[in-house]
Amino acid sequence: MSPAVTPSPQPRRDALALAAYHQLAQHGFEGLRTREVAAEAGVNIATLHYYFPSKEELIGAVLSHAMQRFRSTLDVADGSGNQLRTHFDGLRRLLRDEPELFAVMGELALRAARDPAIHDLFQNTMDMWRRTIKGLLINAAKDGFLEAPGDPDAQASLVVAAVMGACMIPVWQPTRRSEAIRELQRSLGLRAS
Amino acid sequence: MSPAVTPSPQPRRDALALAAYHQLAQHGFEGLRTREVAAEAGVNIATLHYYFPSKEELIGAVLSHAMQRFRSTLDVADGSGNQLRTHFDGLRRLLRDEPELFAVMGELALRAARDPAIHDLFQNTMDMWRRTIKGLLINAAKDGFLEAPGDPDAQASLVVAAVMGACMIPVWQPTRRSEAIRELQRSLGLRAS
DNA sequence: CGGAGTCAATCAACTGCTTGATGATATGCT
DNA sequence: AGCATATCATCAAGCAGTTGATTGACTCCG
Repeated sequence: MSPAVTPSPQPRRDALALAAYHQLAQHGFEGLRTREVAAEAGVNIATLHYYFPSKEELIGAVLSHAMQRFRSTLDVADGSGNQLRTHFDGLRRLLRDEPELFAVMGELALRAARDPAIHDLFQNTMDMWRRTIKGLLINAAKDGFLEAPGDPDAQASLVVAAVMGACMIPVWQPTRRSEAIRELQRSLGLRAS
Repeated sequence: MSPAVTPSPQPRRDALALAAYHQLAQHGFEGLRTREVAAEAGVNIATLHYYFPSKEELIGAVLSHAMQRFRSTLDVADGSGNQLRTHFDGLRRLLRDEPELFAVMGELALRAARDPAIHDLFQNTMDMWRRTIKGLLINAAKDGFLEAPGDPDAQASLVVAAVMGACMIPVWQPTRRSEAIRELQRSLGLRAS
């Protein structure tokens, strides 16, 4: 019998990527140090370079991890009920349980301006997300969950912009952040469940 | 006769701050080097430290410059007509003419998570902006520029979140960015002029 | 044996900042 | 005015600490 669904053939490698993920969330790219990553993973700096030949490759692993984390969490749309509301609830839960993810996404988003690889991957994820929301909006309209359906493309773009602005900027007072997202839902005419 | 309205008693100091501003927009905090700043300003590295004892103080000057730039541009609300629409037009112009400003604001916003001084200054600017928008919303409602006035506090929070998400994240396709802001105006029920 | 994994030690380049010197400009004294 | 002294502004050179990456050796295991 296989040991697990995801065998994770290289636990050390994963531990290093996860440590880098934490360090990036805590200190940003500005303060990301390979030594610190190695230390958090409890290994020598040379061991880090054994698994990741360069810092860039380590960052690549963090990028994959973050994007996959974001996608997987938002993909779970159970086919019944008010999916759009479920999606918003999922976002709220993610913001509450994994604030690190948004910190990392913010760092990656900014770095995308200087790193074509990050730019493309990030843009793809964003576009996938936007199209998901568009689909949810269309479904919600069809199922009568929206008071006054509008242009789903434009609405989806607004949702992405607002959620990013609300979740990736760490300067909000918590009250205002919730207020913004609640108002976003209200502006879509989204009924309560 | 005085030489000018703003004598700018230390042009060298200002040139250094401006160079740092450009460098920050281009390379982010991650790639901000005092030597590069000095080089762009055309002076020796020691001269930079003559005006700014530490890198932190240089960053402080950039912070002031950016915040003042943002505030001054958005403060000009001529008393007549649809002020809220004028405000949005001003934002669009700012995004077109000074994309650097939003890059710098993004960097500062992220760093605010680790720097209490930046956090407070940024939060103040954000809150001032939010209150400005709230006022414009109230005025617009009073003057009949809104189709269906809502809670100005919540709406202002949404506007701030959406504009930040649309302007500070450099991964948008230009089309989508415009679409998001247009939809934001539409969702407020803002009439054309 | 021989490869995989790990580490202590180290390297070369970089980075924020300092030092000491130099010319220019201002100020005070006679 | 003439001269000395002090302050300002600037630079070439360099220091100490950091940082990503490398090297060579050691251990474990099939």
